[in-house]
Amino acid sequence: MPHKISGFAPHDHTSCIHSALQAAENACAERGAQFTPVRRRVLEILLESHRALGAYDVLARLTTEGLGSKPPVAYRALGFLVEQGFAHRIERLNAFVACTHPGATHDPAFMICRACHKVAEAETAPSVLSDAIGDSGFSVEQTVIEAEGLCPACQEDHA
Amino acid sequence: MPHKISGFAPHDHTSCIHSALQAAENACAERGAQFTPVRRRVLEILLESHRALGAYDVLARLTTEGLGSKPPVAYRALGFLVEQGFAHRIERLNAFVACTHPGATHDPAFMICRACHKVAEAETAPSVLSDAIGDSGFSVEQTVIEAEGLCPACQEDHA
DNA sequence: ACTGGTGATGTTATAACATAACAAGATGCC
DNA sequence: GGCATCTTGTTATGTTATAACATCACCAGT
Repeated sequence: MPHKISGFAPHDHTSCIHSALQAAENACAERGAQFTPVRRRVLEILLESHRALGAYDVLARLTTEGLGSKPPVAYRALGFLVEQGFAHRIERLNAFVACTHPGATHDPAFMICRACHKVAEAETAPSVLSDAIGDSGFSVEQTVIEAEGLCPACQEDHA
Repeated sequence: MPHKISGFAPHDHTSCIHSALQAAENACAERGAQFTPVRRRVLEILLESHRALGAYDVLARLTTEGLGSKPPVAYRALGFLVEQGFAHRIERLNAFVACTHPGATHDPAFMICRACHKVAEAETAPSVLSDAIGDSGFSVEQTVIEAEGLCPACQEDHA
């Protein structure tokens, strides 16, 4: 079955933002987690583009808006969003991106465009790694799968 | 076809080190690259254990041996080893590990034990990601595939 | 209202990771 | 020698991340 991939393709971004916020709000309500102003705002900031932002980029935004000015404020909000599955950390970039598959099972793979720096998220089959891991006996708990390259639009620009 | 995985399994570590150094030396000779004392020593340090070491861990070792004391010394040597394929960077850990498949085609996957911190390397099929990437049109240039979990030995210790 | 628990935020300070920029030495080639 | 190239040494700084502790807001129990 094909996998849904968002991020590179054109889309109604306003509704993309809105539905992600809504999903986060609902999930917090269900789980008894607090979707506080800082957390909400950080998610909004990540959602503005399909790009990964560093914690200090986020912090700079918060600071101009009077929502916090010290690193832990940003790291705590980002940590919360990642815990709840509303955002993901991109290890390769030491940065964070909003989740585009809220609610979906989470074992995502990321495509990072080295030209425009957009990041798209794809679902992975549960066992993408099983071929590689093979019979080693290693028990996988978390995976990081990140591909760097060129998105379709940037491939055309190169040509 | 099965994939060769080293790192967790018991093995003759002395010869493991020796052959890796030899392979690096040969490769450098072929390519006209210089296998200088610092570079050689850094590779030896990485080879001592199948664990990932931070650049500053490596630097600390170099310093006690009088081979250099400033961060760029370590980063340059590590950068060289990674370029040449003698070592890999583990993004998840911001750390470096010696390559255990010298000479093999390189698109490795890593298994990181969260208990003993050993890191094992597996070859991946060229298209491990193609299922996930699908028809998105993204052209992959480099991949990061890292799994965190428990190695066989640490699973037993838990039980 | 008081108390105490819990979770969130504010703040200080520092740890950990990484590189830009320039100086100096080594090597090899003409 | 003179020059190009590669490596190493060094200073300084930039970037990413967290420990530790203070404070605040909220709510439940008494």
